[in-house]
Amino acid sequence: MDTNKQGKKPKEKTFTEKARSKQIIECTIDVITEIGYANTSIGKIAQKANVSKGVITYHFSDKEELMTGVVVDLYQKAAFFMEKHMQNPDNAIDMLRAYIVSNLLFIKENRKHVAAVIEIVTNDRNEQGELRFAGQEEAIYAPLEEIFQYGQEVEGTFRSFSKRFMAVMLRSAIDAAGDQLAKNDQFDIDLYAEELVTMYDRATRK
Amino acid sequence: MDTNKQGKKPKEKTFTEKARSKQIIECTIDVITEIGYANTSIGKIAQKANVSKGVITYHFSDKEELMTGVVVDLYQKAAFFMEKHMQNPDNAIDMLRAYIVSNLLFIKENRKHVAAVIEIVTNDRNEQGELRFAGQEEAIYAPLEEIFQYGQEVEGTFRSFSKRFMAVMLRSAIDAAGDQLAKNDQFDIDLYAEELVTMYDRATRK
Amino acid sequence: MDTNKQGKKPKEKTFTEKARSKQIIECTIDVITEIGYANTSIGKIAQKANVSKGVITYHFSDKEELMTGVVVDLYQKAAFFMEKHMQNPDNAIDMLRAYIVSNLLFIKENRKHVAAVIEIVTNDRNEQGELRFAGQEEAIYAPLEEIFQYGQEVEGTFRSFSKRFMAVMLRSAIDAAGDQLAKNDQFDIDLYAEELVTMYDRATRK
Amino acid sequence: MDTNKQGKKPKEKTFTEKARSKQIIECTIDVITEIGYANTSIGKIAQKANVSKGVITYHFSDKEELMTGVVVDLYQKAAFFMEKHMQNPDNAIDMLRAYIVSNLLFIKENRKHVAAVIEIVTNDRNEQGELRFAGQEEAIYAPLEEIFQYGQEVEGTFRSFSKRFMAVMLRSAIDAAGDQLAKNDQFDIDLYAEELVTMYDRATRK
DNA sequence: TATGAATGAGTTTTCATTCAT
DNA sequence: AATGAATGAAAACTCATTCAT
Repeated sequence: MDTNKQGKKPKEKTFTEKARSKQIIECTIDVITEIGYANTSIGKIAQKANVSKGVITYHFSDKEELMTGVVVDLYQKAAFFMEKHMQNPDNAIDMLRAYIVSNLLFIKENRKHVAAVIEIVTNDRNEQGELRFAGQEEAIYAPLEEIFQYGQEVEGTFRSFSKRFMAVMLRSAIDAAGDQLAKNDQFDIDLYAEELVTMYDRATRK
Repeated sequence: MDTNKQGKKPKEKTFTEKARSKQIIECTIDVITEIGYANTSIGKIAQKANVSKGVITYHFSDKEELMTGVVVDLYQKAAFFMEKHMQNPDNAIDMLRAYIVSNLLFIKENRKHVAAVIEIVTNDRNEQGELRFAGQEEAIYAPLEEIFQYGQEVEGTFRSFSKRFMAVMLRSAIDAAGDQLAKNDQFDIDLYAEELVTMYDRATRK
Repeated sequence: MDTNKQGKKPKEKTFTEKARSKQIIECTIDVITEIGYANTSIGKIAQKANVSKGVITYHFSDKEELMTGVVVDLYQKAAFFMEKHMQNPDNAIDMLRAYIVSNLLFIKENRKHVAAVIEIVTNDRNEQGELRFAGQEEAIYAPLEEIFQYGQEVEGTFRSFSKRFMAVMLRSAIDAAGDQLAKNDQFDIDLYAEELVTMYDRATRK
Repeated sequence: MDTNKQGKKPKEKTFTEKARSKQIIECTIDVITEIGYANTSIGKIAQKANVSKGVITYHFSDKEELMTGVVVDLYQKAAFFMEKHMQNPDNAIDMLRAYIVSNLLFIKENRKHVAAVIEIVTNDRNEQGELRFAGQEEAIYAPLEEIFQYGQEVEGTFRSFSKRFMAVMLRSAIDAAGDQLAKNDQFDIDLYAEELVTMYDRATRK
């Protein structure tokens, strides 16, 4: 049997159930982006979805499970996106460009969902007060560090710098685009991508 | 006088009151950094401070006022810090370095307070669901944009790039240091500062 | 749907919900008449009804809405009563008698509810401190003034006097019966009605 | 030693104390008439008086004592008023007129204080929920009943009617003037007095 | 599969009162 | 005589969760 955590077995969902779940997730995203994680309640989500509160706890046994649902849903979108935009550049410089461009494109296409997930990931905590989605750093920074490693040690096209720090900086610049987009719909993320590519090219190249 | 809720002018605080206020603000910072903004309640702060809930509302008529207190307190620390570390480099490259280094030093010295303020600023909303501390962007990006402007148009030592985008990227990299520090006390922010300086030197120089 | 607080349109109530609402209203009346409006709290009402506080806010989103419920309920009883006791005397003197007698009968039959509504109407205020049910004067005095007008100007059976003042006096005498009844269950309201009829006959007749 | 109730000895007040007390009572009257008894708190009174809450509890050991103060103060004003307007008509008809006219004049001259006292008297309750100023009925109705008695049984100028009922009606009509005045400053209480005199003349005369 | 109903814990806030100075 | 400080109880309201239907 597949359980995920603490004995909480995810219900095997039927087709209709999946549709409902998707709808609830959409409404959750709307509510979170509109009023923020701290003000989001199951009642307000139910209201937005025009269903009773019970429906939500029927489909997601927990508030926790619902929030996880929103996050996982974005992961799945990301996986799908990656598959579609798959390309394997043969050099570190192009890898880095591809990484930046595809990340910003994904954010652009999923801005609301991304914003909601950021709210959840930075706010949702367990009873001990620990961030429920903490400890994903390695998974986030690893791909970047690999590119840097390749450029520095295999190809020799990158200068010497701290791979982790560079990854932190780049990641923060990418995430900043999401913030800017959330605040200002006119933010020109394509132009931002171009500048970011140029900048990191200069910053990393030997 | 007993209250200050008429037109919201901040009450003239006595000496003892200031001490208590400070203490409450300290505890608020502790609680927020420990369990996050969304889980922070006046009750928990009172508990941490070992006083009754009433004490808090006696000194801060509102939760809103308390949160504002935490934010304003950091602003004051920042102003004081700036005065102390004041230096006026005569060229853009050194200005940029000074900006980065002093900012990271301030974050290093006030890591908890900074973390708490970020929690507040990104979460505290009014009844309409709008972020209460939104719309400070201009004030944040202006000093950086001025440095870039000087380097590009007066000195000619900086290449051509979008001043706003560059400011957004740099600011996000600086703030990322706070996040990293919050998660991991071992994070070597001095080294990070060095890398950041090098990187932005390369990224901006003609 | 889960709430009704958007624009304050009263929610469509189901059968069971109506029953609960009625029960809560009954208890509210009891509590108000027992300890007065100023001491009445949702907690005490819940206690009297032997339900949890939450039940009350589930059925009435607001204390305001609950109080309005109590008032509206009496209006409805009054409308029903009027329909049942409908009679259209063809002369002013009999109209006046009918008005007095039926009003006192209604008060007699609904003494507690009437007492509670008086408490609410004279005490329930909005955030600005204004009586929430103020400004109904015209609706209250109009029917009486019409009778006086008819007797004075159409029939000529009434002497000349200020219609408004006479209406104020008579209305106050009628409401006084409710007060007396609230204080003293032995108060003989039927006899009071007779005296009132006699008195106003003498006071108004040419 | 003179105690008033439940062992609560009224402090012997010095001259300055009396002045402060008066001032606090004035402010209490203002607050009550502005926002109603149920919303009146010591804090709000202190605010209005521009003193700290402590001052109030220093001069009045209790909220109860403060409210009593407001009521007693009006009684004293009334006693003083009566002394000044003393007249002893020798017949029931003139006594009744004098009663009505002087009562309405007193209300006119002390409208705010009267309104506040009505709020207190109809709302202030003890811990058992009983009106603290209840049971004054006899004192209120007695003088009127005496006049009626005199007119009916000594002089024979009044017809036969229930003395108590007539007193209730008249008293309610007089108090109604206070209500009207509270709601509408333009209310012509002198004219009202005239009508009331005429009316009760007709209603009572043989 | 959905919902209405109910619960009880927890939130912010207000308040009368007490007390040291 | 006055005040600032503190307290703790009680208020209204919100909410995640449970459950019978």
